[in-house]
Amino acid sequence: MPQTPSTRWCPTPEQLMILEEMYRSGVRTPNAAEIQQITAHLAYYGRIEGKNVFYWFQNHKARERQRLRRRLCARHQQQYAQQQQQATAAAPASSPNSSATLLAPPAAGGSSAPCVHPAVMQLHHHHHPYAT
Amino acid sequence: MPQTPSTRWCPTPEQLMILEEMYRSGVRTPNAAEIQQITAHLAYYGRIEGKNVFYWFQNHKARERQRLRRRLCARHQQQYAQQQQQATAAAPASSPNSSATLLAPPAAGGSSAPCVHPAVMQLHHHHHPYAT
DNA sequence: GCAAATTAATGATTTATTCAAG
DNA sequence: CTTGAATAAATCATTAATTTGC
Repeated sequence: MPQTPSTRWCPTPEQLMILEEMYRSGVRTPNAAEIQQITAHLAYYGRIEGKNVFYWFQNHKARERQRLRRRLCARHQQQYAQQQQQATAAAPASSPNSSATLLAPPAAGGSSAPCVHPAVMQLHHHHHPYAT
Repeated sequence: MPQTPSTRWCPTPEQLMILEEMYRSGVRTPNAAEIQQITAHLAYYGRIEGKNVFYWFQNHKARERQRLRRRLCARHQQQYAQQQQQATAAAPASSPNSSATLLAPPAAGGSSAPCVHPAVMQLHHHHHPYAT
């Protein structure tokens, strides 16, 4: 198998970067002329056809929308998010990095909280860096 | 040596195993509640905070994608490294092909094109779409 | 064999995007 | 057009592996 027998277009990193940059710049559904132009430009970096460009934009747009939708769904489900507990006490500070037993999980005391935060906010509570 | 100041979290083997198992099972971006739960579970095996869990998933996901992407990129480069002759003839043969030339002037303007896309027809006809 | 020096992994932060609401 | 919410990418910083000289 010397080379893949022209299965389908494989974007080179440069092509991909340029396409993404264009998308980021607002290009979403280029018309024939624009596609032609883009194709000619990208052809410098490797084999490409107009239909590849067309399909790329179609797919990229669709998939971004799809991703967004799922994200929104998740966000709505997160309405009942809980909050970070601050109780870091009671930690076995003796030898934390020592493994001994594989026991069943205690399954935590469920504490509820209102915020929808994924965790970041509460996480960012600064801890003074190496101020020894 | 008084004690390691433990500037940052060091996952115990059990914690790591559980986290990886969760990741393998599909957990990728747990929300606050899930992070809480996981944290409480893992706290049995050693000191841990919610932010540690959050960061672990973030980093793990990002780095796995990064590794994959690098591999794919390399493969692509390798694939099209040979067929580099059929670029535009007008191009000077100075830089044949290297990853050096990253960004080229995006000729296609970012102007919000009218949302017409008559490109399809002309495009996915086998050949001779427009330019000849 | 062992530490100092160097490199690779990876935890923690910051920055840049995205889309939708207002 | 601005802002809110949420990442994901890029980056910084520290720990673990490893290499190297003795």
